[in-house]
Amino acid sequence: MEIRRIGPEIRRLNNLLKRETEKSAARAGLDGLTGLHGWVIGFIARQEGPVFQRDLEERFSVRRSTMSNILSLMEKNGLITRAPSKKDGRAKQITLTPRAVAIDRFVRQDIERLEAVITKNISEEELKCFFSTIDKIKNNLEVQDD
Amino acid sequence: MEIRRIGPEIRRLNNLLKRETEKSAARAGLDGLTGLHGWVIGFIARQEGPVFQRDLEERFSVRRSTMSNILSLMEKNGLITRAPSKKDGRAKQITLTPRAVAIDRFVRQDIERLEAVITKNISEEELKCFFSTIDKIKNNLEVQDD
DNA sequence: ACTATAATGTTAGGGTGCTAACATTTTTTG
DNA sequence: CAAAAAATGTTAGCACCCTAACATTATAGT
Repeated sequence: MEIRRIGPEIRRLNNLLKRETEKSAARAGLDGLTGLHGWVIGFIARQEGPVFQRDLEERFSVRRSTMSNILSLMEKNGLITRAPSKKDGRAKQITLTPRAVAIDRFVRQDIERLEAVITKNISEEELKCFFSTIDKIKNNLEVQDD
Repeated sequence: MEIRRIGPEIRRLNNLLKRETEKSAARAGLDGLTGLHGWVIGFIARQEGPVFQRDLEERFSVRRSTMSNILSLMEKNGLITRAPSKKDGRAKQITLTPRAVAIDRFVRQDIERLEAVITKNISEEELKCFFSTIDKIKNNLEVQDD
């Protein structure tokens, strides 16, 4: 029997999810929001206080430069604004534009729809195991970092 | 309790794995082989007959254009050669260079090392469940395609 | 045989993700 | 307080991955 490896399996799954996410977003008429945009909007919308870029990096496990680029694109597309914090001149506060607030509802629906497709015929038990394993892998990678 | 979603979880995990893979490859003195290169070499090395690009697309779940680009890079780096098949003028047979064959052993070691780190403290049972869930997700995504 | 369709591969264009190097501001430390 | 260190964000450069459009060769349908 073939031995399966975590690395390439996750990579492949990520590729498949990426394709499907884009198709799904297109079907929902949200062509511009193919990447992390929808998730970023949802996160900011459900946050109490002000949101800074560093919060988003942490949340989505990307590097500073990556989030900087993504937010630049979202800003260009009129989804967010960036303003320097008065308390800390380094930090930039991210705010949703009215346009982003308006489409948040549709984005959420689209996300729910795709998640329902993904998890079809997968039991609570299995999902629990799945996430638990993911957590262990993450932990193993962090420990690896010395 | 926070509801966890498959999409972003896989995305995050993929990001973390990508970082660690690159660091791992660098530690092993394989700086050029950060992406799929090591896996492609391993796959070709363990194949009986001739290998064509389409086999690699299938294997690694990437599109034609992606594999085409990756192989172009590998060719430029002296890891593979591409020659048109005599039986089918469209298909190009991929062959490892002596250099690639020589480093295959080290690549395998590096892969095994990282996989061992990743799966630490994860039981056979859990891994089985993990892969089974991945298979179900893949299946759900395929069915979705009509 | 001849046309239509399918299969294989490439290129162009764009988003995502990384590291590394940089700038700016804040905090820590001596 | 002044210098060193840390935190926040940007930019450049590169790899990966996608879709769309293209070229070429093979196969099917008539």
